[in-house]
Amino acid sequence: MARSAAKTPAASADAGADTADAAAGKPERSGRLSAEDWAQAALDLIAEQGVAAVAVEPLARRLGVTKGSFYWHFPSREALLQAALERWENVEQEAVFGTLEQVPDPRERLRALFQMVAHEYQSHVIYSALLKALDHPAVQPVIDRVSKRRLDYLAASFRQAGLAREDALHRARLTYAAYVGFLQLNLQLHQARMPQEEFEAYVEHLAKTLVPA
Amino acid sequence: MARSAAKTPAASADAGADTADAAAGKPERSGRLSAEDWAQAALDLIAEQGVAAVAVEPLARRLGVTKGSFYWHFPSREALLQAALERWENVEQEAVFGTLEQVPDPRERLRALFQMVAHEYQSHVIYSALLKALDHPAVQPVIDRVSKRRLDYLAASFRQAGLAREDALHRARLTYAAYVGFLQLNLQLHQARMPQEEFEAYVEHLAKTLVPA
DNA sequence: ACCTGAACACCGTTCAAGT
DNA sequence: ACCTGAACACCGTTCAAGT
Repeated sequence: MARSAAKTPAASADAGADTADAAAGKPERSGRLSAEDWAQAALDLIAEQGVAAVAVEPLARRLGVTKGSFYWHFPSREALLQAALERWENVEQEAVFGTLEQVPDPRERLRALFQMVAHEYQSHVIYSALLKALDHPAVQPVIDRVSKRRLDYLAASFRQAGLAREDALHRARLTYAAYVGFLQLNLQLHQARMPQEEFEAYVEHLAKTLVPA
Repeated sequence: MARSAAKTPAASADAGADTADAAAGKPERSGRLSAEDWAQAALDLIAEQGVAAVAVEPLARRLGVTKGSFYWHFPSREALLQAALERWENVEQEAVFGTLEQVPDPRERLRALFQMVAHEYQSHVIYSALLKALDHPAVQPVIDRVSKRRLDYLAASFRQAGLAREDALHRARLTYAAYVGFLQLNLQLHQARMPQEEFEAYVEHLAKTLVPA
């Protein structure tokens, strides 16, 4: 569900004739396919069924072409995965951190971050799928890069919140590891693992324990 | 490397003639194979190369038989994975928590737990490999069970260390999530991600932040 | 009781040929 | 510029036949 294509750089230059990108849930592309179409289809599959589901033949079936045509766009399944992940990495940037620049007080900002991360389901779907597939060689470097960026942001915030340089870095590591472990253990809401009330209490505990007073 | 077979229930009853289980690194089994041999070989592979590497044909090659013979022992690759993971789950129990019963003071015990987890590389190898493969349907339930057990242990320890029932549960969640995220992000030592000194400081920060004073 | 060998299905990959 | 169709390799699975 939920096509995440929305804010894509869209068409590159020419491209045949895309008569208003359809109306149904499934894109139902009329003309021929571009590499971007394949990458987006792969991303959708990752969100829906995980990285392992990204297979050339099923994807081709889904797109209504033969698998042979895939190899005009990409040299391998691995290359498709990489393109899909790159696509995601580019979009991912603003998703969480962009909205936070508005909150001036660093402690408030950290609390807001906790709340946002806790209650914004959609933005973790792909990241969570990737975490469950670190097995795949294409995934690890992407997660590494994204994690590094977020960790730096967190460390800076803790620094601004008054922690010493070293402590800020450590606290950022702890906080981010807790986030990753949280996704990993499927403690999320919407996964029916925890009642709403207890979940809120947990988030409060996090803020109390991790955000400097 | 590192055959983890050491403390296996060993042979079931009869079994052909195992003339002292060899001396080389690779078991080099002479007679015919049992289901346990396949499961152990699968576990070894998981530790060395991850869950994805557990494939029937390569395993058969490694064991010096044809892949057809595998299906006398297991109905499917999935069943082999499950048997291997069950084997691990049984052995895993004592590994970390057994040694801790000796420390009486709960706060001291928690600190000792942090230190042990931080410096005992071997015991996380399989768990970490499984975390990277939650994609595979056989893996998730095992991780869920093991995690639940450890979480309960942690919660009890925090309770004994003086936290209120609710707080103890939340702190256990936070702590365990941090552990999982830590493995996930490859922050471990031996992975050359952090210099020794910084690593020790991080562990200290964890204890200071998470263990009640 | 355990293994071989041949068979088939499914998916990744290649490539000559089509439009 | 993009796609089809047939081919091959590799791995999962089945099964009749061997020891």
